[in-house]
Amino acid sequence: MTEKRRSRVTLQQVANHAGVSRATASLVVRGSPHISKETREKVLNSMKELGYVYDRVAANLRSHRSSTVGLIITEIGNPFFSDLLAGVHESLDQEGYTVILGTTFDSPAKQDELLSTMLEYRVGGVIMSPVPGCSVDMVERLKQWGIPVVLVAREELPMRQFDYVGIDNVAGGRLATKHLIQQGHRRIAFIGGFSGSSVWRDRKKGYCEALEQAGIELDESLLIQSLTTRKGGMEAMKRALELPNPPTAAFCYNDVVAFGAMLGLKEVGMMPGRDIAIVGFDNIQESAIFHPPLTTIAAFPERIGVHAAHILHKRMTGETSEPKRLILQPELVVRESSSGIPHSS
Amino acid sequence: MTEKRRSRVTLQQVANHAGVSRATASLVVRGSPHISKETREKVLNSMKELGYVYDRVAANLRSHRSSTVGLIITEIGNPFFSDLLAGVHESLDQEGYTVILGTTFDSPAKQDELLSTMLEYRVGGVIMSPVPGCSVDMVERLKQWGIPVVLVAREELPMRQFDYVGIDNVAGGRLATKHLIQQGHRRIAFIGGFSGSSVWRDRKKGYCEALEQAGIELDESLLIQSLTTRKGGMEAMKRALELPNPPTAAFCYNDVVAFGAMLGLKEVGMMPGRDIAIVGFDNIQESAIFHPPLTTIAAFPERIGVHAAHILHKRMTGETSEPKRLILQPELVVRESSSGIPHSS
DNA sequence: GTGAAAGCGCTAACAA
DNA sequence: TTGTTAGCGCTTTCAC
Repeated sequence: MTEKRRSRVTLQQVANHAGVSRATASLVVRGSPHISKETREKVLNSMKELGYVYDRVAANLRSHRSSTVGLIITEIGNPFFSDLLAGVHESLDQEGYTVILGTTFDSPAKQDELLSTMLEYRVGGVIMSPVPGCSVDMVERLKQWGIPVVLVAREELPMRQFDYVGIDNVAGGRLATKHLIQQGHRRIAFIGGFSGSSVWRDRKKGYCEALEQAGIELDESLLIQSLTTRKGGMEAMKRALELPNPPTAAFCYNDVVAFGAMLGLKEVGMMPGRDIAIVGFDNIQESAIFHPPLTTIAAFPERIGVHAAHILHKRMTGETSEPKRLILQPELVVRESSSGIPHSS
Repeated sequence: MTEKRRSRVTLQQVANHAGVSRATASLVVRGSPHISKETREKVLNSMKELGYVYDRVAANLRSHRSSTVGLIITEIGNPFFSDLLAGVHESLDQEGYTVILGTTFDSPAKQDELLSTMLEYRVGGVIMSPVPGCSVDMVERLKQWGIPVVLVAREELPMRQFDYVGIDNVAGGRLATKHLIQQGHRRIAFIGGFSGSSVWRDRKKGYCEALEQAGIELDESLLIQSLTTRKGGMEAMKRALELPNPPTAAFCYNDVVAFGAMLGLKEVGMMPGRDIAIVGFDNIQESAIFHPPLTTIAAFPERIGVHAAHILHKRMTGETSEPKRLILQPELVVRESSSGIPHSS
């Protein structure tokens, strides 16, 4: 898959140059305290002179350690995940880890393949956002090998045995729906996403709870699934409008879907926030600058990433407590897209 | 930096189990054609039974090859780079490479550190967006080691010795400025960015050329630098408005800056596209859904990433031609933010 | 504090 | 087609 490269300066050469043994040179490289100043300096000098570069691969092989971490996300396109990535990456980087990246594009097969690759590369740990419908086998396998796995953002399968960092999607769904109810809406659609995912089910649960609390009966026809893309959101919204008794408000699966939904409304000459109220989920950066600015549920992807990185770091340095579950509380961010007063219907 | 892991099934064990030598087992793993069907199957079976996982690290160490590629970008936050990342990642993934990610946050020191790390990890190649003001030393070092480097998106230093994939920033600047001139503007600011970067200088060059062609004299006070963030763009725009003779149009360093500029305008009650015309650069996804939709120069980050990945792959598989320069042509995307008619001034 | 020897898991070169 | 031998560059014992 590649090409040969030129000769590497080895620790042996450094040792020869400095007139010590390879073992001693190795201790110097790793900053061992049991080395006299003189030898240390001799070796350090030789390293510089020869242009020595530490071979972490060889070291990892021999020592059975790894400073590599695998990060597996489902899609880079969604800002939620690029923010998550940023959080993980930066924290891990600070701790001295190196990150190997993988993207599943929501394919279970691809996820297994990536986990395999991670194993082959001897990663010391994995942070992963699991694909809906994936099997737990591969993940368990990593665990059996003693490779800690921290799950983020999605809870698929019976995964209580793993560390998990995510957002409270039920609470988020409740928050969003309650807000719309308080604005006077009673016909509220839940738009976009796919019922096969745990995230969808949780947000829907919150949606249902809020309706029930307000004494509004659930109308199944207002549950409109779609791809979690802008296009998917647009189509879903159009289907909602074609209903015999269309909604006056919509809680969207996430911000990307909400953008699509709002674009769909504009296309048919309706104004989100005036003709129909919209609430999203995630609070990605774009939601503040969309027109109208999107009311949404903040899900703090970057924070999730940072927490996951910390937990993984602890696991990799020997912490063996029970699996942790860290559920961040979402927050309602009110902007203009939800300010519409419901039409009588 | 990590923890020990459990025992790995080795090729030796597989070989024992199958009753062949380690070398034979190795050939089977790598799909050599010089192996009889029976032995292949025996070995394959043993692998499955024992749960064998290929150790790519050990293999790379021994074979002096590497299927790992380093990807170094400057900031993940900017959608331009996350799109670039997506392009690189997907292409490389398809070719069977694994990607190690690094982010420099525009710090030359961090860049050198990352390049060192890449060396330590024995990457087979590197794709990198160089930091303005970085030194060429480390990069040359990689090259001396026989590790191919493909530069993307930015041309810092005398880097003609490396492969490069980017956009024609001069043409882009010209395109943007010409468009504004055609709309009737004569006082056009160039807003945001930092004159230390090659990208800024090139876009400014295009801007100047277009002005000159139209017989408009360059007014240095209309060159307003800033951080390449939304906030930076906002502040730069405000400074522009405070000028004794403010501009009627602005060509912004990139889309993110343009968003900031437009937000700044809105804050003082002006409407971008009506009171003042705005053109951005990059055509990131958000530019289509901003309000008003942003006129911009498409820079095709994902395509840049795909091309860079292809070139690197060729280099890694032995192509030794002269350094390639692939300069994509930008395209003007006209939307509503540039439709304003210039005020008399 | 430092050195000698063994070996991580694999592939390369050769021999059979 | 398959086995033998050597060794990638490093860390790990365990001597001294």
